[in-house]
Amino acid sequence: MASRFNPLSADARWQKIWDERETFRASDASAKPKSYVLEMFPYPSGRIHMGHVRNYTMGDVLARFRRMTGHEVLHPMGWDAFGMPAENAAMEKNVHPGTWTRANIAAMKAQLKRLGFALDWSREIATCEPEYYGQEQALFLDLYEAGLVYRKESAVNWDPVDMTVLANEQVIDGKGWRSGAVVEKRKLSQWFLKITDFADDLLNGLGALDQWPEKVRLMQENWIGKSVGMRCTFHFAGRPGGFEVFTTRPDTLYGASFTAIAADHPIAQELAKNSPDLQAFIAECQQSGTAAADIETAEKKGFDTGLRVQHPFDPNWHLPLYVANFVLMDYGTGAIFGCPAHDQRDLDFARKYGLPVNRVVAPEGHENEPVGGEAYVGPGRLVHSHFLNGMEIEAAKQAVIARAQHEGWGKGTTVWRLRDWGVSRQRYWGTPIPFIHCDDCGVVPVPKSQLPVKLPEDVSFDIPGNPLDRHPTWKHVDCPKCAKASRRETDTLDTFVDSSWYFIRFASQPDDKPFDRAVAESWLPVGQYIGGVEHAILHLLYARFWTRALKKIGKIDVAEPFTGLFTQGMVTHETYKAPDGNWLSPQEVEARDGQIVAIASGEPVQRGRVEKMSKSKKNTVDPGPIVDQYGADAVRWFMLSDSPPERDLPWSEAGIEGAWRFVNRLWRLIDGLEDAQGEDKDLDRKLHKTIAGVAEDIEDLGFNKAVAKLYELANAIEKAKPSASRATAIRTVLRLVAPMVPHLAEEGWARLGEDGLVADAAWPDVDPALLVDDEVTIAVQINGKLRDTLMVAKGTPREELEKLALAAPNVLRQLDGAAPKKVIVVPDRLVNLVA
RNA sequence: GCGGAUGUGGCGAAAUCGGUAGACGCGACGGACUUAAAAUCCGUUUCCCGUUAGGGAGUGCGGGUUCAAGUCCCGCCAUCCGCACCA
Repeated sequence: MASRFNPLSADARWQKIWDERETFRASDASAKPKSYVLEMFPYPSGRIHMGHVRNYTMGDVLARFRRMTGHEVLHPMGWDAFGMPAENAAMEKNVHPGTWTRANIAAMKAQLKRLGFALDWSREIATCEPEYYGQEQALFLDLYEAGLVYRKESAVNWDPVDMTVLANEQVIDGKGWRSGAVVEKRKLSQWFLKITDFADDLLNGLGALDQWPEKVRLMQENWIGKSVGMRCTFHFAGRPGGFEVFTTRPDTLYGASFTAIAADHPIAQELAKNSPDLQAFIAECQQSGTAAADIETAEKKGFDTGLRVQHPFDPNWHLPLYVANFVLMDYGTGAIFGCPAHDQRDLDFARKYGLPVNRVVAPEGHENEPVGGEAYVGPGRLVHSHFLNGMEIEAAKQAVIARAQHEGWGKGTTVWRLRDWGVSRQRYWGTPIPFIHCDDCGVVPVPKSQLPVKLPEDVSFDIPGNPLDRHPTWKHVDCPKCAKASRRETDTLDTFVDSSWYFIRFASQPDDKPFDRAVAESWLPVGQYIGGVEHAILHLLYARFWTRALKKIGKIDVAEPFTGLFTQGMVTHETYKAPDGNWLSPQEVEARDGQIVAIASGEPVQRGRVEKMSKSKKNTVDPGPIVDQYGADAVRWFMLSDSPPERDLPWSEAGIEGAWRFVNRLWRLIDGLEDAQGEDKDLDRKLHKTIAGVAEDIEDLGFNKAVAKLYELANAIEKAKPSASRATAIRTVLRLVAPMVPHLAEEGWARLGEDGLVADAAWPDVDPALLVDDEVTIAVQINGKLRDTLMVAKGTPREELEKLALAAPNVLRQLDGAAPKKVIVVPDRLVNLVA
């Protein structure tokens, strides 16, 4: 009597057994080769979304596969639990951020468990718990002792109505997102991590990350932004003083025709005191937005200060000094020299203000060719440049730097776009920064014996500002050094700090220290890290920095945290827009007479693009009800099917239906298994090719290809007549699909009377002899066009193939008696006749 | 503007080394089973001509190399992503 696969009961049954047996608990002491598979841990927003499901399913397949191939697998899960949404919820719903966060964690954990992920829950971490952030405070103090943490004045976005500091993302068009008040810049003393100490190493390290997407490496490279060049001083003509300039093209110094400083350069500020015109110009510069579109169209504008500066090579050669809108104070020195012939911006500027354009670099034979509308940035030799004439660009750069250093007016230097990492946040829901401010002793670290510095629970969010700052008792403490009444630091750490080392804590989490070095090193680096590309820069760069910082202070010897990185695509869904401009969910529309209409009103609606699921577009699909309807396996299967994992996956009702159908087909195969006699060589080959192919695809994270191969195998088994081969194939298929549809696999494993759990079973062995066919199809082409095919034994000699090809019926007709001019034979592949 | 990725049927996609383009899935169409429907099963499905046999075209566009190009080279176009006046 045929049985049906009931995912509701099967899912629960096997999840319970995995839990009870601690099947996926990773053992530090294991002698097996270790494999660390990690997906980016979620922010506990309250609900799992499809993106999570896809992300964690991919990691899960890999983790389960690695277990089957003999690895001790660490596959942990936790919560990036600090952050602003909890404070927003606190304000809106009058609930404590901790209560809100912990409730969300409980709900999301249940949802993840419902999907049957092979996670080691014994290592679960929530960054908002003192067990975690207390250890983070200890590490922060270690970095402080090592000189990698410092304080400095820095500007923040201040919302004068909400009396709070805003993150850049919370400033919209210069106004606070909540209050709508115009945001002010305020200077606050803040904590910084010296990531720039590692700029060179972070850049160089990218070269070794060959299992990272090229795209991410490039993004990090650009972010770090290394520029090698020269710093040099320009002196004013006819008055004392001057300023420093940074350039990557010291070779073009003889082509200089002006100098320029940023609007907020101290010299500009000074000059503006006596010049209302300059004041107005500076105001104009500051007003023009740095928004993406503006810059594209922004005109180069300058204000001639009237001051003249001496050219470093010739004190009698004077250049004008402008304040210019395209010079940035926070890059280099905030001042440039302009060489219009070889820099497009300088050229635009020079044309506008009638400044000379002097070519100093030229390819062979173009020495006196004037520069037109486009600056020349190509290779060549120096011209019109005195002692530099005839040199290649690189040599000329070195020559200028050497002379500048010799004469004392400049030196070779490297400038980075990367800034030190400001980690202070004037917020409650984050890791308290473990310092105390004493009037006499200054900034004093909290002694490690007093860690963790716990967040006070009794806080309110009904008035604006930082609750830590206005808490009646929390910040009042005695100085650990002199015992005088002092104040606690009330800033908390950027949540990116929390996620910069969590993968180490997963590997080792003793009570008395952040991690045990030997244990952590036995797991690290993470072999495969999977997550969204939105973390390509900050999170990944910060984690790479922390790993280096911890290495520098001798806490761990790991070069890079993540050997392999995979950035998966998003889950997308159709969108629909009503005539009134409102979005409609795909459930609210239907097709009627070849038109898409709103079900409620009958009005025609417009089909929008297939886009990332978002509440605003009303195209989200909640995984919860889908899992309840189809079971975890169908959802997992669908997440892996069709689209390559790095690309977007369009969600569809039909897609999940298809996955569900396949789960049932598999079950029918298992359920209907009859032991029979006899060999089916073709099926044996298909099976072993699939074993090898699926393993390869999973290793490459090519899940869609693995899925396709499993479909092919299932089709072949269904078509095959009963035989011993067929029975073996069905038993083997269970292990092949186990990483993807583990509940069904366990159910089938038990049904077929196999021992233990399929989760503990080994990946099937491949018989290499069965990977090669003994018959092959030969394509017969005439002039490269397919005309016929031949079935021949593998290894049929060339002459034989040629003879067979020439005798093929379609070839005879096409050639019509003529002999081919040339015959190309590729054994076991094709014969091409050139007529 | 700079950098990167992508472009193949109605749709998601395969083709790993230059060698039969479209595997696999979805959808659609036809059929079986059924009083009927669902489920399931069988078949067809790149386009055009043709009842079949077969023929022609075809991997964003235009050139090229080659016996042979989705794949290599040159030049374009479009879409998406990232960065953005970085001296």
